[in-house]
Amino acid sequence: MSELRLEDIAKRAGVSRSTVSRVINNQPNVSEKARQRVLEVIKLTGFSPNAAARTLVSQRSNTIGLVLPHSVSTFFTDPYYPHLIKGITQACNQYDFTLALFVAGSKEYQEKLLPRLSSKGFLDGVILQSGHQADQSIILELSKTNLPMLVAGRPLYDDEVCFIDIDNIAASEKAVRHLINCGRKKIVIITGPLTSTVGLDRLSGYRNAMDSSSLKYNDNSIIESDFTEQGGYNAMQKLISSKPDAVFAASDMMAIGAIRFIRDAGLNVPKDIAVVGFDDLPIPMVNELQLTTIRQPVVQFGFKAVETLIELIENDLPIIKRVLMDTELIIRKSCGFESG
Amino acid sequence: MSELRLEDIAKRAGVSRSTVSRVINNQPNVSEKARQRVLEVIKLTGFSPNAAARTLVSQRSNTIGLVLPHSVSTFFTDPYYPHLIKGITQACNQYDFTLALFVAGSKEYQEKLLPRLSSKGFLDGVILQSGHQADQSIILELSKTNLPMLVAGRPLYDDEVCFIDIDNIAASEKAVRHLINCGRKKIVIITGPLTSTVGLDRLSGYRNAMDSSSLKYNDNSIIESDFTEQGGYNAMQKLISSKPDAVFAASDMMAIGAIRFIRDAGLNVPKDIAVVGFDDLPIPMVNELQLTTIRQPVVQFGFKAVETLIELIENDLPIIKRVLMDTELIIRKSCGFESG
DNA sequence: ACGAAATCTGTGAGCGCTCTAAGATAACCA
DNA sequence: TGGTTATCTTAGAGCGCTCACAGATTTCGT
Repeated sequence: MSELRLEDIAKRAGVSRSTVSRVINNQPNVSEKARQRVLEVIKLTGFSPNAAARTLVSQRSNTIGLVLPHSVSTFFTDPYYPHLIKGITQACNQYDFTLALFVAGSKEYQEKLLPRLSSKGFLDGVILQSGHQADQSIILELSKTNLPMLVAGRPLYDDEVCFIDIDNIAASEKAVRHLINCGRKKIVIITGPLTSTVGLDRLSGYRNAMDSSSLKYNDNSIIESDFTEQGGYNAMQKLISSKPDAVFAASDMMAIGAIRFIRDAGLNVPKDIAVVGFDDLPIPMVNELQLTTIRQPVVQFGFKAVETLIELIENDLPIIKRVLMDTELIIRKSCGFESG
Repeated sequence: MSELRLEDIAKRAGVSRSTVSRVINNQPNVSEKARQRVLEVIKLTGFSPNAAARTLVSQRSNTIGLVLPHSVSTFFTDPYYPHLIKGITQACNQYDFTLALFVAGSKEYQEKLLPRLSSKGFLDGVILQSGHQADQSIILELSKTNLPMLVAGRPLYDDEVCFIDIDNIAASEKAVRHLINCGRKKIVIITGPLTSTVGLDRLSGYRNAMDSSSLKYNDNSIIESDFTEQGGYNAMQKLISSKPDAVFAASDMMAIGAIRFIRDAGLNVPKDIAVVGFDDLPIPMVNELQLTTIRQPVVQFGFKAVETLIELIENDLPIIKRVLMDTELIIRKSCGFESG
């Protein structure tokens, strides 16, 4: 069907182009009679207006981009991203936006991406998943284009850019404080990469909690790792010498690895060493191990990111927006907490 | 920057609009001098042409859609999809296409999707991930719009639609035949949902292999399951009564579940029961268990899907294309195969 | 040196829509 | 019934680009 234009519908309905346009866009100043006639013809012909023409004249495409820079190499393994996308698509559906997905598989491709992203008349705005120092340049380049942009995750240098993040500092503070409340004193941490704000912030939270309870920790209490299971295992191996009674892992995968090592070492979780993770993504293991963890509202995060970006788009003058989302401590058994 | 139009670049470079257009589109008939001057101005101003205007006049958006219908409820948990998307985005990058992602979170939203997908001037074509009977209607509706469409996965009724799939029948035939070659005789199968072609085809392959070796099987040799680990566990529980010496699970997750049950039952893999799975996605467990399995080329599959769709797009008259991709048997230990 | 062929450049139309401003019609009150 | 307002409709311009075609310039053979 449809090599149809507005003009054709107009002719068939015996009205003019603009009347049809008004009907399609739900605008007033159309008589009920005309509206009905037009709607009928539209239904009959299965007409739907040309998106490019609309975009051209209205300067709005109702499309937003999600950019996963090269630093996000875990896209293909980490269940975080599908959930993020779930939230984003849900919001797009609700607000009648379309999502364009850009996965920068390599550094070179990332270069090629920029003109495409910033070419007018294609995207109304962009969500850039980041929080890694490697993405500094792409953030900068994109800011220069005046394209509304929201960074999902806190950028390392966050002046002038809008971002949405979960409150990682408060979250890990909450996690560590919980261990303290459970009576643990020698608490160590397995951090994520300290080249990313996620890694840094979760460490800050640990420090805050320890400091405010006057608990001691030193360089041997902190091992940097990489969010993987094996990384957690290896980190725990290093941490064990300081004889901790609790470990806070900055991701569930690392917590799982840590638990594996603790057990391999013949110790008991939580009796000898309490464990708290971070994420609470639906990995079967998390449930099986009864892991106490911080629940990230990933889906809601994606949703809120879109809502925030839309605000940015609809505001004519550029504004700086920062959103921090709360997390929830999910208490299971690995922290050794006994209620009552 | 850039409220810039072609016209402005032309003025600054001292040439006309069309010359600039020619330069941008790498067309001939531009003197080297003019070309250099234009390129310089473009670089200087950071100009990039308006995508909507281009699309409007050229009737090409260089954007394709990936539609995940509601039936794909496992999008958020199955590592298959990220890998599929990887292949798709790689191809999009290579061929200078952009990917628009449509995830139908609900049946109702799926309705709302159709006009958006089929509106002219937005998508050049669509890849619909399917193979489930529930998607029959959306496939039909989309075909009607004349939008080039490729189904990724074999549709249940496949007349008139283009599709790309892996050769599931040949693959599972190969898997089962391998078990036969290993000397197994009482081979049972855990299938996927028989409402999908994946489920049906992998069962067909099993039958083919069994029949051609004149091995017996009956209703008790075949249990329908749902591709999940727990589903595999439950299915194996039912199958155990027929005292099989091998089981072919139509997915790795189910194979893992089956192995868990077999061990719970005090039996040994592969000594008592050999196991072959299907997928070979990089799930840590697959390696740990040394699972013999069929490797799906998921990334290449996504890549090839895009290439095929582009062919469809570039062919003026509609053609029917069918692509079947080969798989590879990955022999590890769970099948009890001893070489030499 | 001059015309023909080859190469380059610019003009104008038009892709299909939205939106403004002006014109037509209907509704209303005195 | 006539004039005024409120409601509806339409014509026209223009969003920023591509492409066909005509016009200008260069190249080349003789």
